[in-house]
Amino acid sequence: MKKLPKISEAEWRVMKVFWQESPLTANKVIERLSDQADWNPKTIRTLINRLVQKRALLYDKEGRSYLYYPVVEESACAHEESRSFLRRVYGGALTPMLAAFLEKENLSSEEIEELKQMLDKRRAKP
Amino acid sequence: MKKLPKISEAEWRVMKVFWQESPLTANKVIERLSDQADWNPKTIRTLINRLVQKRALLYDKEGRSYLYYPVVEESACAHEESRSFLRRVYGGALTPMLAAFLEKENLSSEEIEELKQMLDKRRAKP
DNA sequence: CAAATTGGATTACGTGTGTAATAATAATTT
DNA sequence: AAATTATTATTACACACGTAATCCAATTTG
Repeated sequence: MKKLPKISEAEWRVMKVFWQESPLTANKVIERLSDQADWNPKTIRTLINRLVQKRALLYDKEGRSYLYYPVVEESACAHEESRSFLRRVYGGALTPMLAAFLEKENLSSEEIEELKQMLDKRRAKP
Repeated sequence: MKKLPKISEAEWRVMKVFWQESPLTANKVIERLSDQADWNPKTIRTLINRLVQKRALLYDKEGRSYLYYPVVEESACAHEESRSFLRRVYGGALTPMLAAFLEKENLSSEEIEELKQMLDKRRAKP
């Protein structure tokens, strides 16, 4: 599998836009982010450029401007981040994290049910 | 509750030593880390100093050297990191993370059982 | 066509991080 | 007491990140 670039916090917000919809021009991204983040358009362009350098995005020339699109999958990046986070904080295992979460958070009964059902389905697999 | 300092990846490894055992001299920490990490002792001292500056550690003078101990709780730091991670990557919710994890990881049946039991216990609570 | 605008490229700048090296000071040894 | 050693304190340095500003070339406008 492809080696994934390391995506920073601010860059994640930009990537999420592309994962929702792509390709997009820089201006479109700026537009999509205008209500979510209080960023100067220049800042967003910088982030896009860095993501291109990291090879998280590619672009095609479309007239005078570029159309950018992601070249890494969100699920793969998310999973990588999960593993890195779990290793750093919980020694790599999921169980202690869930334990801590159940301890500290007030998860709704619905959420608990949903989690349980996911586990049930999974257990049925090979 | 106290405001938690932001602890970097390398600093986490140092804090974990203190959370296992404290107080410790710098030399003891270096010793404890000597097999885990391939760090120059100077590096570890730098990390300890930064953690003191961030007020994650405090020290008492013990003769010629210092005895350091943590002043933030591991569970609190871990939970803070969890929330930050989930927000960045999974929009803040635990469920999508577990879903992704079940999809990508091959969790053992034991682990699945453990997770289910934790959820069951939790559901019985309030 | 000249001027203004727009989009991309380059540069900026303070702070954090990984990874130490060097300097200063206190303690121990000769 | 002087030299050596052990600890802490200060400084270093490159690269990542957040957050832009400036420069440059192409396009649109007056």
